[in-house]
Amino acid sequence: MSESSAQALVQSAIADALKRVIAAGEINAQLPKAIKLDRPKNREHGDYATSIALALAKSSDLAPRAVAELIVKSLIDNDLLSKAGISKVEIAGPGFINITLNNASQTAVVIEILSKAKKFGHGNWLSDKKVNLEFVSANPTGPLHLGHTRWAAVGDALGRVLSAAGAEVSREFYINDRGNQMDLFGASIRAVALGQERPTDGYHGEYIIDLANEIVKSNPEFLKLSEADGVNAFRDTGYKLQLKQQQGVLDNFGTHFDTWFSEKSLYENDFFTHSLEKLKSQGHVYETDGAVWLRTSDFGDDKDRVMIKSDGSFAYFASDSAYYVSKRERGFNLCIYMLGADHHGYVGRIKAIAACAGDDPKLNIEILIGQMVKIMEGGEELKLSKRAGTIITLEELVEKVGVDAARYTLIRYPTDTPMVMDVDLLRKNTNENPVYYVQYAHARICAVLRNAKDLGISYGVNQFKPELLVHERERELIGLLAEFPRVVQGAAQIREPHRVARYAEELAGVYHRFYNDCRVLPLGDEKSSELNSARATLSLATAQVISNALDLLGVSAPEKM
RNA sequence: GCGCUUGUAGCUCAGUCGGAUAGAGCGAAUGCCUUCUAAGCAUUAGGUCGCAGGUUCGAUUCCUGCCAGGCGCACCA
Repeated sequence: MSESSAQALVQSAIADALKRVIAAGEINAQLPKAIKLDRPKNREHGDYATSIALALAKSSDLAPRAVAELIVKSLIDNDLLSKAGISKVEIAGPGFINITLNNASQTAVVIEILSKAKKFGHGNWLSDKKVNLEFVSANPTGPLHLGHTRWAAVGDALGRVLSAAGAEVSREFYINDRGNQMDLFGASIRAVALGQERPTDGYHGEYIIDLANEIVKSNPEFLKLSEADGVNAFRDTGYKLQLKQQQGVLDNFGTHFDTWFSEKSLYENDFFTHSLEKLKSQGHVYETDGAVWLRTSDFGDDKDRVMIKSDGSFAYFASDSAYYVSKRERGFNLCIYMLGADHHGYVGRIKAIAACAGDDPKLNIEILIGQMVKIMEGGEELKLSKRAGTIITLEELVEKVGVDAARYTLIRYPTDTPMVMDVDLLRKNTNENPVYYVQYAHARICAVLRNAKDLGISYGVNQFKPELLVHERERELIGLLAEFPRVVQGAAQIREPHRVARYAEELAGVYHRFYNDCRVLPLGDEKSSELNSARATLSLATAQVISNALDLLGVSAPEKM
C-alpha cells in the first residue's frame, strides 16, 4: 500500500513535529486533519513542500516563517528526520518548508514498483463504493456515433480507474428498446423492404437499407404481414441485429459491459409498479389532469415530470425513475450517469429522482456531461458519413486512426470541454501525436532492455544499487514514478481519467530526457558497470508504470514500434 | 428569459484540495545521431490566465457582476 510510501512518512513526521510544538504551548493552533504536501514545480525546492506554516500563521499570531522554524526545530530536536527518510529541510520564501528525501527513501519506490508490478498505483481509496457506471446507452436504432465513442472510451477508462482505486464497478449499457423511436425504426426498415417512402420522422441512414435486405433475406414472410405486424416484426428483428452490431463494434473498441440493461424489462414482473410504490411511499408522487407526476421540483428541478401520461402510456421519465430504483435495489451505492451535452438539461430531474426515492443526491448519484466531439480531416470538419447518413460512426473513426489513437485522444481531454480530433495528426508518428509519444517511450525502454539482455547485463530488484542513481535526471524520473498512485487516486476521486493520460505523457517526456542525458548501456567496448544495471532497473520500473497507466486507459503498450 | 458549460502563448490544449518564477505540443529561429529506437532531446522567442470587483498573508484556482462562444429548457424518446 502506498500508505507506507515516502510521502506518507514525511506527512506523519511533520504532523508529529507539529503536535509537539502545540503540546509545548509554543504555538496557539489546532492540529490540521491532514498535512498537505505539494510537489514543488521547481526541483530546487526539494522533493516535497508544505505550506502548513503559512496556514497556521494567522491563528497562532506569529509570522509564517517563525511557525516554520518551530516545526523544523521540532523535527530536528525530536530526531524525526532520519526516521522519515528526510535528508534536508529548508525554510523558503514566505514560509514554505521544503523537504528533500535521502537517496534510500527516494529510490525505494523503484523496488516497490517492481514488486507490485501491475498492481503498482492501485489502492483501496474507494473500497466503500459499489458503483453502477452507465455509459454509451445508445438507442439500438442505428450505429454508434462520435458522441457515443467519446463515452465508450472515457467511460471504460473511468471504470478501470475506479476499479484500480478499490471501488467495485459494474459497467452498464441501458438499451432504449421501448417506445416511439423503436416503432419508427421498425416502420423505416419495413418501408425500405417494401420499396416505399420512409416516414419523414423515421430513420434515413443507409444502414437501414442493409438491415432491410438482411432481414428480408432470412425472413421473406415479413413482407406479407399487415402493417402493424410488419412494423413489429421488422422492429424486433432489426433491433436485435443493430444491437449486435453495436456490441461488436464496442467489443472491437475494447469497451466491455457487465450488463446490457433493457428498458423494456423495467415493465416486466410489475417492476414499474413496485418502483412507483417506492416513490409514493416517500410522498413525492401525485395525480393531476389524469396524469401521474413526480414532484421533482421539491428538489431543485425546474418543473415536475410526468411519469404516466393521461392516455395511460408511460413517459420516458417513467423508465428513468424505475431504472434508478432498480440500480439502487441491485445494491449500488453510487450511480454514475455519463450523458451527452445535449442531455444536460436532464441533470436536475435525474438527481431529483434520487432525492424523491429518499436518497442523498450528493452521495448516491453523479452525472458527468460529455461535450461534443468534432472531427477534422484535411483541415475541414467531417460531417458526412456513408453509413449513417449524417453522422460519423465509431467504426469509421477506428478505420481512420486505429483503436489506440482513437481511445487515447478521446480520453486525454476533460469531458466537459468540447474537443476536436484531427485525423491527420492522429496518423502522424511524431511528437505532436501524444499516443505515439507515450507508446514510443515504452517501446524504447523495451529495446534498451532487450539490448541489455544481449550484453549480459543483469538488472532487476535483486541487483539494484539505488545509491548509484544520483543524476538529476534520475532523481526527476524516480520522483515522478512515485507520483503515480497519487495520480490514480486523484483521477478516481474526481472522476477524471484524463489525468492518467496527462501523467503518462509527462512520464514519457521525463524518460526521454533521462535517456538522452544518462546512457543506460555501456558504450562500445566499455565494460558494463553496476550503474548500467541500476539504470536498466530504473528503465524497467518506468516501463512498468507507463504500461500500468496505458492499461488504465485501455491503450496498448507495444514492445516494438 | 431561465439553467448548465467554456474563455490560459499565434494554433490545439494541461493546470483536484487556493501557494513560490502559470506549463506542454505545434508553429517560428538554432543546435544534437560512426555506438541503447531521432516516432527522440536541447536552447531561444512568445502571456493584462475574457473584463471588473470581492474574500485571503497569497487567487488562473473560491464568490459576485458583466462581455463572448457552445448547449439545453416536451404528457418526445
